[in-house]
Amino acid sequence: MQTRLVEYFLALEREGHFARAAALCHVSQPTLSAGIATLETQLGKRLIRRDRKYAGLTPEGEAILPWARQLVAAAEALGQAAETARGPLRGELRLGAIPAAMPAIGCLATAMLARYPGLNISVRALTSRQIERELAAFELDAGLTYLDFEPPAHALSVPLYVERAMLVSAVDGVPIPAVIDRADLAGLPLCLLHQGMQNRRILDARLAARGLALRPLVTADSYVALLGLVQQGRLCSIIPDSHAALLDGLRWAHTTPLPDMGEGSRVGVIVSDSAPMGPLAQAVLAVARELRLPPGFTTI
Amino acid sequence: MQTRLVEYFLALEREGHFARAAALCHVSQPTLSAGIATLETQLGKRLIRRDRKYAGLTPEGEAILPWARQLVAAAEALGQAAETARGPLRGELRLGAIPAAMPAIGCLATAMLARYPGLNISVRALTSRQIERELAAFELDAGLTYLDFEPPAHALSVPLYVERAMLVSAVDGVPIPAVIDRADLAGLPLCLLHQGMQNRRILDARLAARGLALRPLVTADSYVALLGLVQQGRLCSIIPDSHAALLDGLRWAHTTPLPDMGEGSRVGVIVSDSAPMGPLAQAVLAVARELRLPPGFTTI
DNA sequence: TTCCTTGATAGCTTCGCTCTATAAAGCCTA
DNA sequence: TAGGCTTTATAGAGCGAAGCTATCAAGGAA
Repeated sequence: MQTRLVEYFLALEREGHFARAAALCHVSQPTLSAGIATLETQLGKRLIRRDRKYAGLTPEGEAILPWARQLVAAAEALGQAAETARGPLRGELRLGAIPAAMPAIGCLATAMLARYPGLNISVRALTSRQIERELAAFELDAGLTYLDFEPPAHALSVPLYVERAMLVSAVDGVPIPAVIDRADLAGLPLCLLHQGMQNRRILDARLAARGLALRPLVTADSYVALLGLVQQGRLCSIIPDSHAALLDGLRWAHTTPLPDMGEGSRVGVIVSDSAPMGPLAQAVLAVARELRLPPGFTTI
Repeated sequence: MQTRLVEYFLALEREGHFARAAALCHVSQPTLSAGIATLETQLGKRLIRRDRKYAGLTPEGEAILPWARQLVAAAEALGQAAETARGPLRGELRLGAIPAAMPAIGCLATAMLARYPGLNISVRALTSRQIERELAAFELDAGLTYLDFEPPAHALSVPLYVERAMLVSAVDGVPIPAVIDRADLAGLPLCLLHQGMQNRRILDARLAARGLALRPLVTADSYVALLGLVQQGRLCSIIPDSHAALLDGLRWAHTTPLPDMGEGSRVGVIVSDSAPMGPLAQAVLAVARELRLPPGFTTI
């Protein structure tokens, strides 16, 4: 069983295209084509449906997909372990984070770099579902996401901080009372994340539990967009306090804690809980456990 | 990363001997020697300590051992999955069982064979520790062991039956009252398993919880030896009811339930809980869940 | 039709795994 | 201490597999 051939298979499954998959593997297109054919011969099954072009996996191909991923992940981990056995951690650490946790990724990445200078880090913004899926598919080494809402199975986690919602407005924009009650909240002109996004779902759920429903005038898919809207002065928004911390010292922005919203959502690092644990995952957990977040984050 | 070379490495680690490891892999000794050298070059580390003969692994070798195991296990599972994708299960199912559970292994193995005719089954008697270790090292596909005493981590289990202790004696040997109380028990001439063995530890623990300590006149390391002793008529013994069921219909043997000993010990099938689960492990769990044990076993 | 995209085929080269044969280095025994 | 046995490494040949370039075949779009 050649690891190389399985890598071809996985690349092809990801790309859905022979030539692009070949480029991804740094081989020529005929090489990858032949490699897939060899793999199919060795396993005795057709793995790819093709009628003059790539047309998805066969049922057999789908069936072996998880094991193929595990195989190349194990091979990579073996190489990592050998490198790590003596000397510093090297290679690329692939981090995924939900948008709401992006401000914290700086601390985590910096701490990792400080401790393991040989490391390269790649950060991607993903939904919590994507993080879960990619961790399971070994396409991510660690994730930064909510620990309590729809927690992924087969994962180890280290909590980092509790996220609370903050009301943010422009200083010369919508007037905000110093202390907000729930009635105020319903009357404010709001811009929020789209309804499908997890952070919004959590916010809605918490408010619904208190009999409140928000009617935002604008919805967007990024906090930057929300802040841009708030800066115009006509709207205010609700963002995680981790983001609010980024605004600290800004002249135009003004943040106010929301009225009691319960305990907040725990955010933390998760890694795939497969025995044995890869050196990268171990390192991330170790660093996360000792991480000191800057003020503005509510630690646990 | 060639799976083959890693297999050489694992074989060498198991055998502690180049030539024997080579034979195990069905290659010549120089081939294995060169393979190890290649692997060491590729990983950039010495893995084997050698001073004119095999002298154990280097620290780096120890470090990568778990990942090496995972790699070959994943490769094997990939092949299995491909074979299984269509058509019946083939290959060897490696089962480990504690001695006390041996009578039940017949039902399990038979049921597996009936459902998957292409299967070969290999059964080995192991201690519960060994089962745990070999499951983790992917040298066993499933185990039959106690579920509640020192339960292994990272395992999925299906309970099969509850084991209770039975007093066994020869019909014309030591006279046994129809109903036994604890005082009777202490006065009987007993032969039991050695103190180190888990079944004996469990028995001792249960009795100690009731303020009782047994002083066997003879100890042995197998139930067959105990039964041989009992047959002589001078001693009686305490064995699991699963073994007692084997004696059913025997003329010379007489079994009596022990006085209340609590709930008994759950015995069941365990497999390694690594995602994704191999086809063999899935099959064993599925069969175990539907298994109907013969009378004599106390099902749950 | 003509061109472009997409994957398969052909022919060749190169690399590396495998073998047999043999050497080298300890260890045991006489 | 010499001889023989055990254990691992080395040498050289053979062969298969994986790589490349160049080209072809089959659809789809203009």
